[in-house]
Formats: sequence, structure tokens, C-alpha cells
Amino acid sequence: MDTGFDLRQHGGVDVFLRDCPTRAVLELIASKWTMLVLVALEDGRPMRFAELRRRLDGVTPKVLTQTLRALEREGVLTRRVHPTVPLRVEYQLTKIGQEVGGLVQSITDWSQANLAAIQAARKEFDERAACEPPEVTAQERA
Amino acid sequence: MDTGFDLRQHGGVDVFLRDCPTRAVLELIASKWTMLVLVALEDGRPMRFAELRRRLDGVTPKVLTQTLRALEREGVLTRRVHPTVPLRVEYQLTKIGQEVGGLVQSITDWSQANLAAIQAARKEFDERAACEPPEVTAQERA
DNA sequence: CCGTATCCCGTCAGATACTG
DNA sequence: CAGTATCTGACGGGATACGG
Repeated sequence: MDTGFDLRQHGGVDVFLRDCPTRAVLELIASKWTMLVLVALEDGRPMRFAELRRRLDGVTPKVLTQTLRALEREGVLTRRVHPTVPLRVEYQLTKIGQEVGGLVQSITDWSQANLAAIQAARKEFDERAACEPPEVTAQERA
Repeated sequence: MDTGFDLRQHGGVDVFLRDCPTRAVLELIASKWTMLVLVALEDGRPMRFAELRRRLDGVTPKVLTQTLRALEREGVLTRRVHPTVPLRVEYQLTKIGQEVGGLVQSITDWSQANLAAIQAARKEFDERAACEPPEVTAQERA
């Protein structure tokens, strides 16, 4: 049957569909810290836990661990433990991790480059909303 | 002072910093339906509310409205009302909207292209976790 | 140093029903 | 058609403290 839309051709997989597995991938990227982790590691250099933690200003250890585990599970980064003392754990993007890392970085670059325009748009939108006519305009009391 | 990291050069703006305004942009993109809206509109063709709603399988009207409003506020899309009857409202990406839309699409494309590898990685990760030695290995009872 | 264990709160998102 | 109004629950994320 025809839904009225052509599927985007990738072996019959369509992100727009409710139960499409790619949705999970998107929602992973969508989680609060994922993009920053990917960008931090994008150059391929391994980073230690504490190093990432310092870089991602404001992240708590719990959440950082969650994020890293999730990414490790998807195969975009590896976790390597050096059983030295003190303990040393290094995180590094895999091949596909670097691919998506590059893509994500282009988005953060875009955000930074267009920040001024975005802030201006926000300001205008908010001001316009403030002046808006009350629409249904109350006074429905007797 | 030196934080030990070079700032990524974009007029002194650094995504990694806690209060950097670009964080807000990232978190907008991170919200569940944003990427799909951007990809749906990426080709520049305006779409009606119901059309988007059908395309984004599973989205509820409330959430779709929220998402569209947020994007409109950032200036990445416009909302145009045609006061005909029945009512007709069209959403369309702005110039900067199409820019970021293209970037996001490259990510969804990547997701679809690498889906098999990701699913394999997930499977392996989960199996490994299942076999994992109990680490501290219980039996701390008398 | 590298995490885990708790506790807790806010917000986002879903369901459902209704209006201009 | 294009939304709004409510209510509700889940869970992501934060703070804090502790363990290997």
C-alpha cells in the first residue's frame, strides 16, 4: 500500500516510521551529552574519564558514565582499561564513531557560527509574542 | 588563565562551557522530534500541519506544536497561516533552517547506512555483559 | 583515579478530549 | 483543519556520598 510518501531509500529502512530501529540511534544522539562527547573525541585522540569530565563543563560522573556506556554499546567508542595504579581508563572513537563525530561537529560549528542570528530570532519571536492580541479576549463572565 | 584546553575558535564561544548559549541550540536539536522535522522539511518544500503529523509516525499534535514553535522561535522555520476555510497553515524552513536541516539529514543518512553495524555492536555488547564475571563476586555473607 | 549507589526532582512526552 | 487544555507517568538528569 501507499502511504503517500516515498520511503527514503536505504534498504527499506525509514527513520520516519515509528518502530524503525534508526529512531533509537537518533534518540541516542539526541541525549543531552552525547554530541559533546562525540565532538570532544572527534580527532581520534583517546581521552581519560577525568579529562572528559573536565572538558564537558557541568557533567556529573554518573551521567557521563551513562553516556559513555550507551555510546560504547552502539559501537561508536571503545573503553580501554589500563590496570595500572592509579587506574587509567581511556575512551576513543571507533571508525564509525569518527564518522558520526565529524557530522556532529559540523552541527556544533554551525551552532556557533549562527549563534547571533539565532539569538536575534529568539528575541524577535518573544517580543512579538508579548504584543500579541489576547485572541479570545476573556470577559466571558456574566 | 589557561584551562588546559584551547577554546574552539568562534568568536570566543565554546560549546563545552556550561553557560554557553550554543548549548541551548544543541539541546533543541536534541529534543526527540526536532531532527525528524528538520529532515522532513529539508528540501525546502512547505508542509502543512497534518502532513507533518502523518509523516512523523507517532507524534501527537501537542508535541508537534511544541516542536514547531521552538524551531520557529530559533528562526529555523516559518509558520504561515492562510486564512482560508478550511484553515491552512504551512511550515517551511528558513535559509539557516535548510543549512542545519542538511547537516541533520547527513546524520540520519549515516544512521540508516550504519544500522547493521550498530545493531551488531549492540548485540555483542549485551552478550558480553551477560557473561561478565560478577566483579566483586558476592558471598560477602558470613 | 574511576567510577557506583542513592535519592529526588523537573520536564518532556503520551493519552484523551475539546475548541475556533 | 489546526491546534489547545488537562492530566499523568516515566525517566533523564542532577546532587551527594561512598567503594574498588
